[in-house]
Amino acid sequence: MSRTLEKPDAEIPANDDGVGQLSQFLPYQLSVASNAVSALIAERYRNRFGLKIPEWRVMAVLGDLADNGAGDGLTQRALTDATVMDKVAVSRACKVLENRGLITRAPNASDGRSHIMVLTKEGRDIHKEVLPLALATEGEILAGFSASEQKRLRTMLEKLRHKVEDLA
Amino acid sequence: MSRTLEKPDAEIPANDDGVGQLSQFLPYQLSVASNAVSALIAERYRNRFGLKIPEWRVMAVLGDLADNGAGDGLTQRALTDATVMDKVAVSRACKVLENRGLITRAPNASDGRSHIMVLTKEGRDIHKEVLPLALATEGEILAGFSASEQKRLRTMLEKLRHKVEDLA
DNA sequence: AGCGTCTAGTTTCATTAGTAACCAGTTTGC
DNA sequence: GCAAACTGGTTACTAATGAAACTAGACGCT
Repeated sequence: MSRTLEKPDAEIPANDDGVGQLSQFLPYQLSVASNAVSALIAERYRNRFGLKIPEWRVMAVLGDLADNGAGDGLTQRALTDATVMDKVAVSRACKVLENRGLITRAPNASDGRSHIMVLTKEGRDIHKEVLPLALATEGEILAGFSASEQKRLRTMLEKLRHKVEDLA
Repeated sequence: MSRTLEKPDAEIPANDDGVGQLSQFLPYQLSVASNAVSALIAERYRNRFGLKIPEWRVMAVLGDLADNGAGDGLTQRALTDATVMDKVAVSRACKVLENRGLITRAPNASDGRSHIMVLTKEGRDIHKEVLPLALATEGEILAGFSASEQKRLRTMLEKLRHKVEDLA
């Protein structure tokens, strides 16, 4: 009954050495790496702040905006672009954040359909806490990589993404 | 409050489509790239073979095994390791594949609880068709990368994955 | 003005993924 | 030999994702 949270310490699977085709298949490698990273990060956000990734993304964009003094807030439409999530995900994330009092919806003078999402004081405070955690985690993850490798990795991922979007 | 400028906004990132530093956050970049690739590939498998990614992964592992004459088949347990999916996903994928006649379950002499999954003739035939499609797609995706860049990318993803697994 | 089209956002519904409970067979220790 | 603990696999339940229908406001056209 009281089985603890620790995973059954599975043996390292044989394919870890890159034996087999699948383990050298890029989409697979990408997916596995991405899932692992997402799981780690999702767990940390959830434990410490009760935030899920979509919510964190919205806050990250709005918080960054505030930090840069670059404006007041964004519509959900703008957030879907900035976060690469679909509008339903953004809608849900905003609803949660609003209920928690981390953002408010100000009326949009220039378009009656939409509202402007703005971080509240509390939202900005939380953001100030989450951001360092996020960056620290990123740092841990990238610990073994030199600055130039990191740069290369980011560049490659960007390139990949655009390439694929062209193909689709 | 239009602009509470505290910093010279010389370095507002103005990324491709996002505002701010989220787009330079590695977990985000990884997730976006991975999602894009998965979506493309999932669509192709589905259109041409009616296979979903979990099913394809199982077939890929079994097909590779057959190609290498490295044995007859694997238990679901072994497949969960080889595919990095959980056992429920493997169970479901195997059920579908069995219903489609692409694999059979042979009894496992050495353990009465499990069976050995083996590709049928038809399964091997399909595999022979899917594999080239998979590799071709991978090729398209990686078109802009030199061989050494590709290698580096793969190595980095592997390294990332292991790093994260250590942290978790 | 009025009508058709388009877009922002929400809600509803179908899939999918993941967790927890469970069954059957195996291993361990007494 | 047999009970307890464990493992492979399935089933049942629940949360997360995505597509499609829908509402309300905006835009364009005559």
